[in-house]
Amino acid sequence: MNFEIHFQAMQPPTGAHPCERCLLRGNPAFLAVTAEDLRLIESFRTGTRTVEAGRAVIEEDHPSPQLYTVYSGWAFRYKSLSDGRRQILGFLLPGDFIGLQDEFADGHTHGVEAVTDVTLCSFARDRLWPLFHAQPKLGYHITWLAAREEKMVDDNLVTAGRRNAAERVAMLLMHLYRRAERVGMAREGWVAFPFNQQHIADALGLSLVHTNKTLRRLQRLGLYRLEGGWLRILEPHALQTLGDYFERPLQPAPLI
Amino acid sequence: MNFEIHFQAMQPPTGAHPCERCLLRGNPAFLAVTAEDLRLIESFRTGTRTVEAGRAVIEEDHPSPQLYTVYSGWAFRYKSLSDGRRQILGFLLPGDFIGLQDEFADGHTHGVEAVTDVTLCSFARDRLWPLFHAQPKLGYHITWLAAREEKMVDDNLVTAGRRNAAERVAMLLMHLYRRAERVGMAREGWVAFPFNQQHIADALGLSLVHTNKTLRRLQRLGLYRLEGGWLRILEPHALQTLGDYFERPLQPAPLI
DNA sequence: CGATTGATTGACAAAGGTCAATGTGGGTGG
DNA sequence: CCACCCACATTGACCTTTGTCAATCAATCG
Repeated sequence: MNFEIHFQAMQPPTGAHPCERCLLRGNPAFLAVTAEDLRLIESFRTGTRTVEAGRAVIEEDHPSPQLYTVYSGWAFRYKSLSDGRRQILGFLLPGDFIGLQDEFADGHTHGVEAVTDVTLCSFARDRLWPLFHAQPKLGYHITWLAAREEKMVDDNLVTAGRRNAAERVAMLLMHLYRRAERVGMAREGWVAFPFNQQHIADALGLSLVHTNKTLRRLQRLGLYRLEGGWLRILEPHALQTLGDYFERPLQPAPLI
Repeated sequence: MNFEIHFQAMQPPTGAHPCERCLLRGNPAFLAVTAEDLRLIESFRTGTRTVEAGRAVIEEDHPSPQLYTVYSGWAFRYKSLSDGRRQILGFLLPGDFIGLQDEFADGHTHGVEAVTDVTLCSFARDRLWPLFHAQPKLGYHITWLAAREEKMVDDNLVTAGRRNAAERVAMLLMHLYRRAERVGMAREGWVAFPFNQQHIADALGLSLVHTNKTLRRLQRLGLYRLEGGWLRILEPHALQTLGDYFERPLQPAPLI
């Protein structure tokens, strides 16, 4: 398969750019904002940052002085136990807002690590309250994002607590495909899938080996294909039913 | 047709009280508010509601037109799979705010069920945005509560995904004790513990039988006592270490 | 070409789930 | 007051799923 043309077309501009030329905002997955709100968001923003694949966006034991919005790339939130066991709490892709929890909780919260190279828009933590004050609608939007994220963690908790291995894998494949598709990362039924099996195992609460065996089984059943880092769902209905996981079409999300 | 909902809606508000005489607000676990904010909260509030132990506060398949703050009693949030498997997402006690997710997410979110008799202060969903607009500080506080709740779900996800049975039980006992203690529900080292083993199993992602065996084991080890619906932690250090779960002293929370 | 990273597999062990029986204490109708 | 019921807790026997260990394979990279 040759997806290079598409892939290039999806490349974000690296480095700083003004919010008025934000490439995400044209995306129908996000709410439109007024020019005034956009100016306010830009004044709240302190810059951009790039993190290489595999590096930490936020260290787990080191709360971040910044909040971020993912502008391009995939990342994940995680927590570790002291003996090294790691649980991925959720995946982050363009439009996701990172770091709210640190603003409020005192102790440790979670780490964030880049899966691919990631571009972020950064915001100063101590300007969050002034932002709420200056424009309550943006505060409302941030609450929206927090509630949506909690809903995703709720779903992941049901997965880890109650689904068996095959159901977990089915659910995750559908979930990741849907989210990528939503922000326009799908090309002719394929989405870039940069995760390795360790990521999947850590997200699902399974061991690496069992994750591998379960993935192979579903693949042999012809439910999906995964080639060269691209994922295609062959039997969405079967995967949804197996995972007992049905997403409604999602409303446009705020983008900060 | 659901008779219950109508019946509940017709209940006279039990224990109605003005916010100025709120018994929770004296509690050091909660932030002090100005008289003006208090008036605003009261104008946002639409009444109170009582739910009997074991009844639904919010039906899982029936999004609520109300938001609530728990005023007294214990409840829990949960989600079910279509074959009946149930996962408890978290426990709710006085001061916890319920229903934010429904405001934003379209589809299903979660159900809420009372463990003990529960008293709630109710708020109209459609007045949430006006509240943000009228007093951004209260909006900021609501975001605080949302972020705190997400942090708790994150912890539960680590538990379900990565801790073994004994670690899960140890963690949950410490967690519930701490939270109850924090809002002043402890009496000489004991807290009321109204949960049965099915609740614990559903919260931890374990089977009922295995939960029982694990509880008995930790009890025989002398780590805790549970008598007549009251819990006492005998070896907090051992339970914390076993569960790899260390809470910092918590800051005062906003109370809406 | 060796080295490294990630995927794959089989053999085996362990944790946890399922089934079924029993215990226990508090209500409740008679 | 007593026999019965019911919800919940407890236990043993057994089974299934998942985890662990270790070897092999495949692709990529200096």
